[in-house]
Formats: sequence, C-alpha cells, structure tokens
Amino acid sequence: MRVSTQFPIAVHIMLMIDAFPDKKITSEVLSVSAGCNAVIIRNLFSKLNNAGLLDTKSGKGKTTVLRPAEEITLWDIYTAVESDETDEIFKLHQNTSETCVVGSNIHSLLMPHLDEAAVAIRDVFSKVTLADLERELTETIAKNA
Amino acid sequence: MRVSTQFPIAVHIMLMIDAFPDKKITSEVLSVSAGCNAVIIRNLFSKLNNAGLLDTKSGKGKTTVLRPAEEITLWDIYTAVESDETDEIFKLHQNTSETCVVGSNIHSLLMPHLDEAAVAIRDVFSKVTLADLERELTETIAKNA
DNA sequence: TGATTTGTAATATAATATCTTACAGATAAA
DNA sequence: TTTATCTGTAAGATATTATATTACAAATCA
Repeated sequence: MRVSTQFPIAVHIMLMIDAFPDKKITSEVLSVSAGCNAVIIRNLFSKLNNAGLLDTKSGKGKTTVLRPAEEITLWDIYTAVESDETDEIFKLHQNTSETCVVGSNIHSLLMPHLDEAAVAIRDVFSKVTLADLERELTETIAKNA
Repeated sequence: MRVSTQFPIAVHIMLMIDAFPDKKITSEVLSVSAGCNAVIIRNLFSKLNNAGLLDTKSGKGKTTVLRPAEEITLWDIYTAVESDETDEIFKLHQNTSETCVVGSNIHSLLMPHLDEAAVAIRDVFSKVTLADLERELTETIAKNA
C-alpha cells in the first residue's frame, strides 16, 4: 500500500504559500523546495485551485490561500489532489471467478470494511488543519534554535 | 493512494481455505477463483506461512489455517502480506530542500499525522475476523438463495 | 510591449506490480 | 521406490502507474 507523493507535496505547497505570504512562491520555487518537477507543482496548483483552496494567477500574479488556515484540513488537501473513493484507495483484484462462491462475493464482503478504513483515515485527516501544521512548524524551529 | 491487490487476494485465500476444509484448495484452484496468476498465490502462501497463519505443504499436502477463524483478523492478514510501516503506507516526497524551512521539516511535521492514520486503519482491520467474513458470506448466500 | 508565470498537452523515463516460464524439492499415494 | 502432484522461488517479461521533461499558448502585470 502506497499513497502517491501528490498528497505530501500538496501539503508542502499550501504550507509554503500560507507561511510566507510576503514572498513570491512560484512553481519554480516550490519545485526546488519540494524536490520535484515544476510541472508537478503546476498540476497540483490546478487541483488545489479547482478545490477552492488556492487562487493561482498566471504572469506575476500572486498565489493566495483562499481560506483561513484554521479552516483547511489535511483531508481537504487530500481530496483536492487524490480520490477519496474507497476503491481508489484500496485496490481490489479483478477477474474473480463468478462461479466460485468466494470469488463472486469477495468484493462485496470486503467493501464495507475498506469503507470503514477510508472513513477512519478521513476522520484523522479532518482533524488536522493547516494552522496546526504551521504551529508545529514554529515549535520545531524554536526547539532547534 | 492505492493498495496493491495482494491484501484482498490474501483474504480471498484465507477465506477459501477456511471455508472449504474438505476441498483441496491448491494454488491453481485459487488462481482461477481469484483471477490472478498461480505464482502470486504461491508467493502469498509463503508470506501467510511465515506469518504463522497458514500451513502449506508441497506435493499433495493439505493446506490448513493454523488458528481459529475468530482469532485471525484482517490486520493479521494485511501485515502478513504488506508492510505496516507508515512510510510504506503513505509515500513521502524525497529530495526536499534542506535549506528551506518547510522542505527540511515537512516530513517530521507530517509523520505524526500519517502515523495516526495508519493506526486508525489498523484499528478498523483489527476488529474484523475471518469468522466475521465467513458469517457475512453465509448471510449473503442465504439472502440470494 | 516584454518579461514572467501559469495551464496543459504530449512524450519520455522511472518505479512498481503483475504475469509467465521454469525447475528444484517436498509430499503422499500407488 | 516410483510417479504424479504441488509448493517454493528465481529470473525475466509485460503492464500499469507515477514522475520528469519539453514545449508552448494564454494570462498577467510592470
């Protein structure tokens, strides 16, 4: 089981932009900070944009976070960039036998439990806000100073 | 985010073997029922074997479930075939900038929350036993009869 | 107008998962 | 003890998915 890196990179983006409102945080800057390609950043810009979390502008336009950091949760960011559908989170084996009683029922047997797990993830991520992360970041910096 | 199909296939294996103690459930039979390659099944045999859940025997040996179905949870099966390490469940982006305050701290900021999510998954899967699935299977069959 | 940046497509590369083939070794039944 | 059967495992092929790269039009603002 592995989540793609889109989610952590998206958090990285949101955190940078919200934490440094005075600096110009372009896709280029972010690609260096996050250690990935600038196009990946721009694609995430689009997704965060569509989700109503971020306002990005071409040209020299400023990129701004559209909601207060207290009102943006990890789950908001997660669903903005990855699917929240259970069968996109947990992959099921296809081509199961229709004649076998287990093969023909295994999916419907597992789904409720996979759904539960997906809800559990949602609940955890819904409790953590961008403001929490910023607070934790400040604490970390203070500790290491 | 996508889990590999190993987990559901492993559940499929355990369920079949436990549900049909009289029948000879070989890797070949399972590969047909699960719709995947027989070698995948055998590799999962090995993992379930190492985890102490299954006793597989070469030749015509009978494959047996080593614990009562009430004492085998989805989490037991999950950890038998996939890693339970948080950073194997959620992938983090590498090559983050060490000079950027966000880049150098993003992993340690996210990890506690990802750990929490992993624990949440564990808790859900730990509550569901193989016996539960068999019961649900029986109910499903009865309903459709 | 010109420099800069986003938005997006198309393609390439890399990483991962699954399938296939092959065969040694274990097992039990004839 | 021989034979048929099945697991265990390795090696290589293919498929799938993720990420990187290149390219350029459109937006933006100084």
